[in-house]
Amino acid sequence: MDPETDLLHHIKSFEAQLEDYLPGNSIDCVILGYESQQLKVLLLKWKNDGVWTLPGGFIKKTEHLDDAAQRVLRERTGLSSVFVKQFYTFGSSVRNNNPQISKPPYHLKMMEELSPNFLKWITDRFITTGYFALVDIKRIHPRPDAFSEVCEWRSLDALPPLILDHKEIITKALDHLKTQLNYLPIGISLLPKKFTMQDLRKLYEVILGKPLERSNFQRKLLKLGILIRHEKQMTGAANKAPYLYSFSEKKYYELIKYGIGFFS
Amino acid sequence: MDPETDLLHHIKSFEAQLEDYLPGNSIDCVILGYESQQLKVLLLKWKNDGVWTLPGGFIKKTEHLDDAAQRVLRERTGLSSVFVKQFYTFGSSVRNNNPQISKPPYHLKMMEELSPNFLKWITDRFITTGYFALVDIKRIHPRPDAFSEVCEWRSLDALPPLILDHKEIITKALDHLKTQLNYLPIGISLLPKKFTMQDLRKLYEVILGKPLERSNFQRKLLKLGILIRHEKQMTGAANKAPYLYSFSEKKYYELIKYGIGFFS
DNA sequence: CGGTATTGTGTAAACAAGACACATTAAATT
DNA sequence: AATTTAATGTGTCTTGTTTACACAATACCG
Repeated sequence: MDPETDLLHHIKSFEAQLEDYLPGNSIDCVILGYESQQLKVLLLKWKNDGVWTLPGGFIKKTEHLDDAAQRVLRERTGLSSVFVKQFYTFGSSVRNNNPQISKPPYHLKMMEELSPNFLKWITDRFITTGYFALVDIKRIHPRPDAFSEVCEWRSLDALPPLILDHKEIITKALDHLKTQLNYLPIGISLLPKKFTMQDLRKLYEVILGKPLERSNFQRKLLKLGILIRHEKQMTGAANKAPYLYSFSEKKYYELIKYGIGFFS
Repeated sequence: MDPETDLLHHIKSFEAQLEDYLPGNSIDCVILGYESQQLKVLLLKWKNDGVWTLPGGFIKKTEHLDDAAQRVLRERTGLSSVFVKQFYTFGSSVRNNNPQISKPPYHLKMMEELSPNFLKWITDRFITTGYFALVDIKRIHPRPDAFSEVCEWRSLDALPPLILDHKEIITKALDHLKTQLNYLPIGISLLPKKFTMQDLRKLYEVILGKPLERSNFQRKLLKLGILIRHEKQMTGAANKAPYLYSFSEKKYYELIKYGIGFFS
C-alpha cells in the first residue's frame, strides 16, 4: 500500500472508532533522550506538511490516563517499558493559537472532504495532559507511525517550529526535570546499561548546566552505594581504560523514592 | 425560597447551560488552611446526603483550566485572591469505585426524574484536575453554595468518608505540599499578615512533622531577609511580648522562585 | 620505557546544621 | 522596686558537606 493510501486508511479507521475515545482530552509525550552529551527530544513530522509535533494521542473511554500514555507512546514511536510520568495538564482554551504555524496543516484540509466527523472531533478544544519519558537513545529504535513521515531525535537547543503549544509543553517538561531531579531515575533511564563514571558525570553536567568536579563527584556517587563496578573497557587509547559501571536497580529506586540529594 | 427548592432551581439552571461546559472534565480543589497548630482542609457536605466532597466544578468551553479553578473556588466557597496551583490530573476510568460510600447519593436519585440530561452528563466518566490552595483560615470566610449544606474546615488527621477518589486527591495534594515545600508560599499564604516567630516555627514543625530548634530557626529565617519586624504585641502575659513579623512580599516571592532551602 | 588519561586519596577552607548554654530584655505581678 | 516569666540574642562546639586543588598510583598504547 502506498503511504498516502495507508494514511487515509488509518484516518478512516480511527473515525470509525471515534465512539471509543473521550472527546476533548488528549495525551502528549515529551520523550527525552541523551546522546553525544546532549539532551534530545523525540519529535514526529507529519506527512506532507513538514510540521513537527510531540507524539500524542487520545484516551479510550475505559482506559486509565496513565495506560493511555503508555499506549500512545508505543503506537506512535514503538517504545515500551520505559520510564513514563505525568507532569502537567495544559488547559488553555486557545491552545491552537500559535503564531509560529500560520497555515492550517495539510491534514485538516484533506480531512474536510474525506473525514468530516473526525475533523469536527479533532478541531474542538482539547485539554491535554503531558507525560514525560526518559530513555536511552541507543537502547531503543523509535519508528514513525502512519501519520508521520519522520520520527527523529532533535536537540533541545534548536527546536523546529512546533504545532499548537507543544513548545510550551516541552519547556514545562524541562522545568519538571530540573526541579524533580532528585526524584527521577535520571541515570538509569538515560544511560546505557553500562557506562563510565565520566558518562554519568557529563550527564549531570548537561542537565544542571554547570561543570562538576571530577574527584568529588566520583566519591559522592560511589558512597551512595548504587553503583556496581564491572571490568574495564579497552578503548584502544594510550591510557588506562575507564571502569564500566551499572546501577543496582533495587538500591537505585529505593534511594530515589526519598530523593537522591544532588542539589547543593 | 426554601433550601430544597433553591437546590432544584440551581440544578435546573445548570442543566439549561450544559452546552457551555466541557463534558467529562472537572476541577477539584484541595484547600489547605492552618489554625490552632493544625493543617486543615475545606470540605463541603452535600445537602440531604451528609456525603462529603472536595469543592469541585466544571470547565466552561471558552475558559482556561486555571481560570475555571479560580471560578469554582469562588462559586463554591466564596474564596478569591488566594494562592492556587495545579498539582495533578486524576485519570482513572473507575474513579467512582469507592467502597467507603456504598449507597448512591441522594442527589442522583432525585435527578433521575427531575433532570435526566444533567444526570447522564454527571454520571459519565470524568477526568479531574486537582488544584490546591493555601489560605489563612482566619482571613477568609467560606460559605456553602446551593449544593452544600455545610462548608467546613476538617482536620487532616480525621477525615470523614469522601465521595469518589477524593481521599486519594487529598493525599496527593499533601505529597505535593511536602515535596514542593521550598517552592510554595507556605508562610505568606497560611499565616495571618502579622505573626510571631513562634507561629512561623510551629507552622513548619507541623508540616515537617518534627520539632525545630528555636534559636537556629530564628537565625536562619532572619538571615533570609524576607521578614519585616513590627512593634510588639502586648499579650497580657507576665513576660516580654513577642515581636510581630510580616513578610516582604517582593523578596518572599523572589526567594521562593529559586527555592527557599528548608530541607536538610 | 615514555606519554597519557583514569582513578584513588589527601586535605584545607568555607560553610551549614544541630544542640546547648547563658546572658539580656521587657512585660506583668507582687 | 524586686520577682517571675517567656521572648530574644549571642556564643560556641560538634559534625558533616561542599568546593577546590594537589598529587600519587594505575594501566594502557606504542
